[in-house]
Amino acid sequence: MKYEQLKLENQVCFRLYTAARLTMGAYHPYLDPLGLTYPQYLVMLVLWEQDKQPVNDIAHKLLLETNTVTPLLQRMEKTGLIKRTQGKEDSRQRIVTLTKKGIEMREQAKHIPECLSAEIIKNEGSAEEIMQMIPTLDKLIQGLKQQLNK
Amino acid sequence: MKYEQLKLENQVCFRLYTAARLTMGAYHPYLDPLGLTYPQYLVMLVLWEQDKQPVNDIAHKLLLETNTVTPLLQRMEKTGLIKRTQGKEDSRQRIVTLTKKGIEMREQAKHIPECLSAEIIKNEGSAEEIMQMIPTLDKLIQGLKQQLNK
DNA sequence: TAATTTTGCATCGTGAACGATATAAATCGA
DNA sequence: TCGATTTATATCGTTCACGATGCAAAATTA
Repeated sequence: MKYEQLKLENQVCFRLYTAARLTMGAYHPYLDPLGLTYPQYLVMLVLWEQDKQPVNDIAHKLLLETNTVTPLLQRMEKTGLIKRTQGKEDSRQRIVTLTKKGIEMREQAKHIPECLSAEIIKNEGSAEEIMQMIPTLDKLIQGLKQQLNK
Repeated sequence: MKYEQLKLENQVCFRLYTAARLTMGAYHPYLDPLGLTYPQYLVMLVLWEQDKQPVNDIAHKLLLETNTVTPLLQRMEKTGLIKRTQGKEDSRQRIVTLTKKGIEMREQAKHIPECLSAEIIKNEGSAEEIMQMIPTLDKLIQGLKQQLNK
């Protein structure tokens, strides 16, 4: 019993880590044709909801550091999905704007969420069971986020 | 409503991805003193359960590719936690063995799981609620794993 | 047994993640 | 108003994660 808690099978974090990796993998067939990685797709979701945001707002919504988001945006600028312009009131800010290509991609991406749901449901049944995790995950995230600011 | 499903707040995968990242972050204060990263800690868990395993078995248990695990093990060999030796029956295999330092670290790591639990519970209450996700996560992982082999 | 295929691991290239650090602009305080 | 601090990004170095590829040993098959 001494080391029981060190067993892999008792680790929640390992499951989160694995579930996240594999789920991201399941997006591959849908994102590859669009030339997007999963984190880039998340940035697109943020920008489709609201265009013209500073780097910091995007990072904040994704709970990522700006030093993760900056190079990500640089790559996305290179592939022509976004533009990055100097902020007007605050010239330290870089405002991220969708290009025509970026805006149009929304239509192509429209069905990705339902495709993913369908695939997951097909493979292990209950969508409801998965949806039931959402409030718990949100609480977990909320708690860990506060821990960060200490 | 046309693009409702593309909203970030409706994404389960984003929550898994974030929860996994933040939880891994919560391990930092405990793993840093041991000189371990979280994936390296996972390898240690596997080896503490059973020493002397080929690379492939470790990768399989962690659901990682060998091309992820190999460099990870190379770094761990450099820090003196493990040794990698040629397999005897099958000389293609590399057998991973804990060093004295690696074995002794188990005692220092013994309390990490309960520390993490305590921290998470302190921050957002219910441990039970989190434990309830385990069967669902396992089903999700199982389903996605099978999808991989197609 | 010789040729073919499979398997186990390694290497390489690309894209995250993130700590540490840098830099310029904005804000604050004396 | 001027120096100090904070803020918004960017850069750098290290470690994953993984697709593609390479290579030698084993297993399979002709």
